Amino acid sequence: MTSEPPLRADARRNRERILAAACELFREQGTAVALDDIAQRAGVGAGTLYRRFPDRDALIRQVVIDGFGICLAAAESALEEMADPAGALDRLFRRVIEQRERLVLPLAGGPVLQDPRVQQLQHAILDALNGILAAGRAAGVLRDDITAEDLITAAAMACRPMPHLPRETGEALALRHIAVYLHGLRPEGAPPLPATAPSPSDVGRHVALEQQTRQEDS
Amino acid sequence: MTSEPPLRADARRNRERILAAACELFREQGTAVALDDIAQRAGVGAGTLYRRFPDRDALIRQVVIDGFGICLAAAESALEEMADPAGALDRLFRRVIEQRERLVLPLAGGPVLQDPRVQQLQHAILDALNGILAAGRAAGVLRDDITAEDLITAAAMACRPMPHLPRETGEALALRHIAVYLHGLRPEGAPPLPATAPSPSDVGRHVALEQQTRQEDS
Amino acid sequence: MTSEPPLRADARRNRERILAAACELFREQGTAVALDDIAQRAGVGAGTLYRRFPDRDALIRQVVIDGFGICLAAAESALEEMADPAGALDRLFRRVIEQRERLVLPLAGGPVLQDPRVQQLQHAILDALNGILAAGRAAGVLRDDITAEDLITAAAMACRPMPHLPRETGEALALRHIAVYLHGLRPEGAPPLPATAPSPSDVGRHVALEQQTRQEDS
Amino acid sequence: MTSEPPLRADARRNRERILAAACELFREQGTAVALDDIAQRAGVGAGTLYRRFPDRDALIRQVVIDGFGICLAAAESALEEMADPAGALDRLFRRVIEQRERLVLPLAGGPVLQDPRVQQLQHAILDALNGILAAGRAAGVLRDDITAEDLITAAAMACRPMPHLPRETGEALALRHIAVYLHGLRPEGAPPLPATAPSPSDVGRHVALEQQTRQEDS
DNA sequence: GATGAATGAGTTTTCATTCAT
DNA sequence: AATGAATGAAAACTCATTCAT
Repeated sequence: MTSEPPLRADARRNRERILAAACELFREQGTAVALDDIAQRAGVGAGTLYRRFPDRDALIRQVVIDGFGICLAAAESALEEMADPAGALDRLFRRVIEQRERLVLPLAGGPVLQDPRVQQLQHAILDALNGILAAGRAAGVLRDDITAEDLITAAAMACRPMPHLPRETGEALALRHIAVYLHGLRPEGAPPLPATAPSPSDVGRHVALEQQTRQEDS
Repeated sequence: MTSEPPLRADARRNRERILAAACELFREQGTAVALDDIAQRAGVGAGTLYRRFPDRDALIRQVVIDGFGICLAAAESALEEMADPAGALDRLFRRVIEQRERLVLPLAGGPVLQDPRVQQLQHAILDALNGILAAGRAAGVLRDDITAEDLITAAAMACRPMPHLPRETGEALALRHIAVYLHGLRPEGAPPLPATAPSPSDVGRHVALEQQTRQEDS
Repeated sequence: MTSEPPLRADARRNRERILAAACELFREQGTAVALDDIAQRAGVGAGTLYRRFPDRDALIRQVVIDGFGICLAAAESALEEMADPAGALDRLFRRVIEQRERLVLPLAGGPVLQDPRVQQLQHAILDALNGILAAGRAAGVLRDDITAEDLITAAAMACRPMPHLPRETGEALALRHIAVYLHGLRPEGAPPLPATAPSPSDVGRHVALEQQTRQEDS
Repeated sequence: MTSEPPLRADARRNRERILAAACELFREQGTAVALDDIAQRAGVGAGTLYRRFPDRDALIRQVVIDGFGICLAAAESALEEMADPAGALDRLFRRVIEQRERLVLPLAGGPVLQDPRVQQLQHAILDALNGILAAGRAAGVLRDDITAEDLITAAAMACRPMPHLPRETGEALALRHIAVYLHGLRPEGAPPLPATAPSPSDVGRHVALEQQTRQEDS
């Protein structure tokens, strides 16, 4: 999925372990978590972590990219099943929520945004969402004034970590919230929305990042 | 609103400045932000900050309490207007969202929960929300299977910081999201929710805290 | 001598101690010496050192500036005594060598050069040296083809640390070397120099830095 | 020139590359430079470097020995041409300066001195220099009070790295400095030297090491 | 024999907290 | 009471050295 030179088998395994540990700890404790703790949970030395990811930002960036990849796969998968436009969004959100534990998309500020891979993923996600929205509108099952940015906002909200809740409880709350939200997306009797949709240029490169979940504890 | 001994005028002003600066920075950078930075933004010396708040937890706790106070005021205000059950939730969320910039309710772990003031506020909020829900159900404008915990989840989602978006953009996204969500709360044609409501004991002391917005950046 | 806001008395004292310790250790062990060691020799905590000098370069830069200041004072002092052109250079080198223990002028690369204070000092030194040279030439006691850059080179050579020699031995070697060199500067029977003088633009901002002494041990 | 067991062709090539890279980097950045950087500039893996040189000291020692070898060859070569005592020193310094880029003779502390090869080289160099001095004095072209230690000091000064200057500029400055110095060695009108010559026992095992050039940057 | 990945101790740097001014 | 300087413990980061491939 990356275009880097192939790593030795053990190096690749360590890399994966580091990313998995980082994802967990970022969700549990925020991206300010001690990198040594990540290394320890991954079962590697601190030096190994730094060899793969020269600084905290590089590690965050990769975790974010992986998360965007998961989201894109879910979106494209939903797009392929558009024969059933009414159920497409339901399946999309369900899939994303199912994988929420692998999503750490902190608003990491500038560094993340500079990365062309991130921008490419964001665009691809927006494209897929717009395709889904168009099909839903055409089928008359979606209100017209909802944008891809709204969907991303909803997904971001549903996927943010709730580390102090048991996994099942957090997931139940997210699923229930999204079920209500999706019910609200149906066009019947929809009142006008209270604020104009931010244009893509308003949201610009920002919104996709908002899909991120934010963390931090003390 | 608190019952502390009166402070000298300048001391009070410093205290307010510190809390405002802490709120901003907690939302922008997480509760792990350097306390020196808070002191600097507040325009006071580090020593002054420590005089008012003996440690980080005390500062977080006060910011959280202030946030809960805002939420409770909004909920009680909505409860008083229950003559119009259909509009009560709309007004409630609108008020909370309007004041989202003053809400920093991080899951600060144990310390916050120990504080009787926090628990009292949480209970009061739950009571008000249940009152609103009961009225709405009675008026037939709300689906029956929604709980106070669901509402708290929705509010938490809508109020989390989006520091990389312009203030208006973030607010527009939150308002639009909640508008759809509230529309989805109408009972007509509502499909069953996909997960059973976490019971208060499932959520226990946790959910109220989830009303907090989480933070952290790099 | 600096234009910074006045420091508290204790802070100033610590600052001076840090600079003195840094100078000693830079000369003994090179500018790569552990900053903790500098803090320890200065009798302050590591944090104090970092408060005054945010990174190694800032500390090196200040020590370099102080060294340039010493050199400039010696040069201007010599310039004032130009009534005796024959002895001016002798007194200049003698003064600089006397203070060699306070001179740590490592080639610290870009950072130092960017500093306007450094450049100003370099220019002032060059001006003074050119004045001395002009007077010496006019008096017929100096060969014509020697430049200020040559003098700086000679001073740099004489002042470099020789930490493995007793102080007196190192100073004796430097004094003897410069005495021979100065004898060689007299115009009688001087053979042409074997390489054309680097023009100021060749040497540019570099030569003055060469006045620095280089260090390093293992 | 060494009596080590023969290496495979590629191993020998790697060894040479490592020494050349080490020499360059020691001069540029000091002997504290990261060994990984040396391996990288040599185009070999870290493991290969360690196979050849078990630790940093072993590598430094060999570079130093190679440098002393160059100096000794220059001195013995000058000694052979003593038919022209007046030009002998000129040729000697010119040769050493020509090869200054290959000279890295850091005061590596104890370890170097323990090596019998280093001590042997130092003695041989002193012998040759004393031979040259004796011939020059006998021919009346050299002042009497100059010692071999003085010459070593001069050579050390002229050969120290000036990594921030272009190679030609640094060499020009060194050649010009030594030309003046050598002119200053003529006995005519020489004023007494300002400090007594350090006796060999004062300088002891130290001076020869001072032939080394010192390094370190930030 | 060469490679470069992993390790962990050492160094740098930050920052919560205390305290002299 | 306010300030900001000093401290030192903790976290980030580097790099010499070892070792599996």
